[in-house]
Amino acid sequence: MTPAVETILEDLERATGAEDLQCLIESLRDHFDVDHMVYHWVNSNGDQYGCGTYSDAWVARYLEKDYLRIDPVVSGCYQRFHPVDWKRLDWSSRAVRSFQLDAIHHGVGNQGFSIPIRGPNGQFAMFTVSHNTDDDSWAAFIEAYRRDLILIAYYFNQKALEFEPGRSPEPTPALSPREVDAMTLLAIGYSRGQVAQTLAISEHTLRVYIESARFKLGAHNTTHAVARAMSRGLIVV
Amino acid sequence: MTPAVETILEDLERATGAEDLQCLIESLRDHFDVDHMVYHWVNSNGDQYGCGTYSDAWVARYLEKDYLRIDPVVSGCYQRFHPVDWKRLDWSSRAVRSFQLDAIHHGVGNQGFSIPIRGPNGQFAMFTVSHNTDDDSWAAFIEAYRRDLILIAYYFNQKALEFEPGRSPEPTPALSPREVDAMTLLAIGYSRGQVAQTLAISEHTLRVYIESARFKLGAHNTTHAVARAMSRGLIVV
DNA sequence: CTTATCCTCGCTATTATTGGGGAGTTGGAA
DNA sequence: TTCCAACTCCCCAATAATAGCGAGGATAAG
Repeated sequence: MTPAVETILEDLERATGAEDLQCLIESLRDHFDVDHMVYHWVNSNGDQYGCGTYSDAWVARYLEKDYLRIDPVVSGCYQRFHPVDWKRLDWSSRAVRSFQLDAIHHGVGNQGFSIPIRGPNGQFAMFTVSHNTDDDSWAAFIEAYRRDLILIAYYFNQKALEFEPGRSPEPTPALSPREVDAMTLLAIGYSRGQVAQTLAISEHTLRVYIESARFKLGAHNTTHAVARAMSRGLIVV
Repeated sequence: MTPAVETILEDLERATGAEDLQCLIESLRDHFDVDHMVYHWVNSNGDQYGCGTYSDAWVARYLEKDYLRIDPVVSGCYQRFHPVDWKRLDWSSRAVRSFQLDAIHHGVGNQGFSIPIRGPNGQFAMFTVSHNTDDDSWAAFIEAYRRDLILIAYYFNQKALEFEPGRSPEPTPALSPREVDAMTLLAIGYSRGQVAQTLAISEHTLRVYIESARFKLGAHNTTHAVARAMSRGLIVV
């Protein structure tokens, strides 16, 4: 690890507010000499927060067009543990391609590298580096700094979580074992009757679990409750 | 980062099987000169996998007693993003204290440092370093190696995920845009009526999407379809 | 011993979802 | 052009889920 990165991490640890993060990400961009560096945070309610060096116009357009839904970087990171090089994603569909053109038109680099980061309760964020350059230079850059970037992403997310207390530590809705059972079996496709039979309880009892899980998760219906339990990592299917 | 750690990470990247991981974690323990180093992988179905340097007797006892349920290291890591020093956990309850005594009796160190790691689909693992020493030495050790350990934990989990056949590479049936919309809105708690209104289509039409999505996903009902769409990363919620 | 949480079971009534049909339009691909 | 997949709309009857009440026993923590 380069000494400069040590310094950066120490600056990160000293950061005391969201403004510091914005400054830091800008100096990070300058330090690595790339076009853009972005931290982008999403949660299960669809809230987003981000800081970075993309133009305001692009951020506004991204939100306006709801690009989150089709951005292959997002879905790619969401499914993987590894950092992803944008080149290895699927850009073939028409909607995605027009998104890509729009992005480049707004100054996003043709190369990119995004690191998925995950926290408790299904928290999910991405740390992205983007630049305009040829494939070989980019590969060399990633090869050289991959580990630094991973560590920076990790520390960055840690700080971002501290500064956004209203979002991540939602009233931790630890489910009881029976509630977890119920949610899990529903998530794998069992009907109420089958779940009750599997758990060897009456359907009335089962309903109490589903409703209390729904209440704890702040969900409107069973499907919502299962979705939340999944996205918060309370059940694994 | 020490050069030796670079070497370790490169060894990690070259690992091709679970046995390599076991060897590596033993050499890691020797390199850092600590009593124990353990990688522990859990999901809420109760499946576990681990490798490390704890005694077989302790691992067997841990499983037998179902200590996973009361281990404050597990629950502490599960709720946090930061690595946790065991000292900062709550050991006050009766059950936890007897667990702690049992652990120390089986050769687990009095000091410990555990790093939570999370992957897609609620995957959760911990990378733990444990040692027998006084508080000051331990604090100095952690201060010195925290970043190395985080990076090692990250790479270690990456490899462990590769070797774990738990993830079935089922051919993912792409959903149509409208189907994605429907699944997404259902996942965030909308009722059919609300979804139809949001998408500005009739409820009858909506039902066609839901059913075709259900068919494509091989799901038994709507809840199942949403759960599958989520776990396959087809929708981001 | 008190409080709290969990687990278990019951009723009635209303609303939402599902399964079985069928049918017309569009836009892109072969 | 022809074909296909996607998008849109409709009916009817059966089934599943939800909302509102209720209650008792077990287990564990403070």
